This record gives sequence, C-alpha cells and structure tokens, in this order.
Amino acid sequence: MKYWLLKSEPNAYSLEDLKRDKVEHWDGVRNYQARNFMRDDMKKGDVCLFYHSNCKIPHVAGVCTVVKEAYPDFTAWDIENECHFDSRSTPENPLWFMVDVAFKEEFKHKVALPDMRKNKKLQDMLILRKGNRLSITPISVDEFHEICAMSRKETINSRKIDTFYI
DNA sequence: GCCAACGTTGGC
DNA sequence: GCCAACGTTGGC
Repeated sequence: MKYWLLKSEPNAYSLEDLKRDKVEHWDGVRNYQARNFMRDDMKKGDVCLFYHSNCKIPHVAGVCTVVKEAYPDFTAWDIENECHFDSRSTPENPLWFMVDVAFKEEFKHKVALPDMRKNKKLQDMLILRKGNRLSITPISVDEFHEICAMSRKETINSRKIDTFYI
C-alpha cells in the first residue's frame, strides 16, 4: 500500500464536497507526471492526504482512499467542458486518466502548511519544496503518520483555518 | 496582487 | 533538438 498527497483548490472541490459525495472521480489532471503516478502507481486501497491549495492558509484537510484504479478521464473529450477538454484525447486513445477516491476522514485540526514547514520530520516532502507544482505526489508512510499526529493537536493556524480559511 | 518556478509550445 | 516566449500554479 502506498501513500499520496492530492492537491485541490477548495473553491473547485474540497474535502467537504467529497464528504458529501462519499466517492468521486479525481478528474482534470493535465500534467504528465501526475498522470503517470495515477495511471501506473496508484492502487486500490492506497491512502491519500487531501490538501487544500490556493487558499488563505494552505493545509491538509483530511484523508481519502483510492477505491478505483486508473481509467480514462472522460471530461477530456467533453467539448462543453472548457477547462478539461483536450482534443488529443479520444475514447479510442485516451491521453488523460483518473482514479476514484472515497472520503475517509476529516481532520479534527487541519494541518497548516506553515506548521508543516516547521516540522523537521517533514522536510523532505515534495510539497514543501520551493516551486513544486505537482498536484499528485507520493509521500512516505512516516510522513503520512506524522501529519496524522499533527492533526490531533490544535495550533494557532489550525484554529484560524477552522474559522476563515475560505 | 505579485512573482518565482515550472511545464508547454513552436519557430528555427 | 534547442531554447525563448508564454501560460499556469500556488505560496506569500
């Protein structure tokens, strides 16, 4: 079993949305490296941190799991979908892929990016590297558990996120 | 709102 | 195949 971090902008799709939907396809990945992670390495049962990017205090909001392995991202051949349509992808020869994820847990205390930066045990995480923009990154089991441990403690940042992160 | 870092595009 | 120009991401 592997561990991952999935980025999403809460304005577009948040962990709360996944909590409501229970299961959703992770569509719209249009980066080859992230696609390859999904298509080649993500397996049913893998565990993912759900990260909220591009908000006041970026943070890990909770956990979801992979419940269906990679299959073609059909939003790529929906011409009505301005953001996701890509004429290079067809049902016969799909270019982009997605997996299905299921809601698992919403953290009691959200784990804020600035708090993650201060944690030496997380210093190798790709998400913390300057300029890293990959929306899907592998993480280690230790990093996963460290972030879960952090979610059990309230911080100034986690309290702020609970009150006004959107 | 700014801008650094990165990925992609396309001319040559 | 190189690389400049451009667009996007996403933290700050």
